[in-house]
Amino acid sequence: MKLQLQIKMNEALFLRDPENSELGKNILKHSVQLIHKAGFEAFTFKKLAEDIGTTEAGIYRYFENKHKLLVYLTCWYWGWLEFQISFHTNNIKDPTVKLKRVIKLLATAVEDDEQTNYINESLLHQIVISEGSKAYLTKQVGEDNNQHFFKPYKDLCAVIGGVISECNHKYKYPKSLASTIVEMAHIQNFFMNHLPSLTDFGKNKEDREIISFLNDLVFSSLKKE
Amino acid sequence: MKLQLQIKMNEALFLRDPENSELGKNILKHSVQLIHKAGFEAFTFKKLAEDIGTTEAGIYRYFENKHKLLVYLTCWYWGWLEFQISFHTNNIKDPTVKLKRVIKLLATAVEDDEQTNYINESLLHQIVISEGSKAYLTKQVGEDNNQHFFKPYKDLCAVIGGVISECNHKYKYPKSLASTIVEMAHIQNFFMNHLPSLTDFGKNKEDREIISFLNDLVFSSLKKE
DNA sequence: TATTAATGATAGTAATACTATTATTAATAA
DNA sequence: TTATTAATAATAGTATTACTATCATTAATA
Repeated sequence: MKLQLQIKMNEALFLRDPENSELGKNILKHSVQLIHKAGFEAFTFKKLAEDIGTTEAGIYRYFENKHKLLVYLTCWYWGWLEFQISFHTNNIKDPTVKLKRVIKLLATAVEDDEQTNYINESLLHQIVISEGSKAYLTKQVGEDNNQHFFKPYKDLCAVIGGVISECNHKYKYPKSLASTIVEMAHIQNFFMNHLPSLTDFGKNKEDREIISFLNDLVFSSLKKE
Repeated sequence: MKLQLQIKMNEALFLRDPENSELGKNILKHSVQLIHKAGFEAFTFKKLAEDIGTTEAGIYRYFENKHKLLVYLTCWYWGWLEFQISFHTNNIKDPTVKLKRVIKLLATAVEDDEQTNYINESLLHQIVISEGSKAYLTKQVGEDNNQHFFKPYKDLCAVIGGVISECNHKYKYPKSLASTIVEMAHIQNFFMNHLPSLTDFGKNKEDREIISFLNDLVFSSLKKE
């Protein structure tokens, strides 16, 4: 039996559900490839259409504009990651062990998950590192937030914040620490690869070192005296 | 006597030095206002030219494109901030006191500094929060970095990393902790104002709380056992 | 067989991101 | 003083981007 993981997406993000048609799945698949290759600024619906072998208008029937497509992809990623986390931390009682596992999942390069053949999770992970924050660093952040575009990200942070509180009920900043871990797992990765002097990992460029840093950061804060 | 603070800028960032002419200073002044108002995506040289009362071609004589202008402004900001830090921590011996002061300067809303009349530091600070990371989150990071476009940012982080090491010589991640503080001072501010559920500061929206969080984070990590 | 839904093909528009040319003005040097 | 240069203004033009609209074709379904 082949399980197919379906992530329920916010319907305001698309005009036509891309997961319900071949063209839609192709849009997702090729947009991940093209954004990864060209970067979000140089990415256009025209190039995407050429890649797929359809027309620009064809893409516009699915997504209003490239911003919504980016938000869609990041949402998909955060939803997928929350599932990964709940799956891999299932049955772990000790919140400390759990939190360590979460940090590892956040900061480790993702392998392509064969379960969803139309999205390459490894490429998407790299896109979220380089382009993910552009989904909310806009003037429309308020409106987008009103439409719940960032719910998957918030949900993930809320879960992590919960584990943090379990580790230390008296810790005062569980939510901020959660978003700090998530953001820093990505930013330190980006810096390590592109601006290494901003990190202590420039020599080896190992995810493992980012994990150590984050563990140190988090568990120093949560240590009870 | 009126002191004029001049920040030495990387000459590869501009075609003609904007600080050497009225038009150039107007470009800086109005671009800060316009980017703040419209956001970087909607900001164009045409609108900027209209704002100033010059032509598009006039702007292009100073800056190759809006990306370089953004990099210019962020560099200016980091240079200015490094000066603020060196000024306000001058003569402080105790590295712990120094680091606290640095965190405060990073996370506190900036007042417009009358010394430079053509750049509104308060607006620029907000631009750096919302748009600053777009200066390096691009496909051209590598080339831009080769041209030393991020030197002011790196210099600032190096200074902070130095203070961190002074606090605890055995701490293993001074550079990453430094970039974490700088990034988080901004990101937590953005989240507090636009996606408050990602922080613990949503109720009061006070810079003071971000400072407390960062102090807790940093000094837990640097505590020697 | 008729109807509808999705796609393909083509065209068109307004705005963006530039480049080029020529005229005008202001500053400076011969 | 005039001649020269440098900066700016005015105008035009191009390729690309970010869309919208229309109509024909095909596939699925009633």
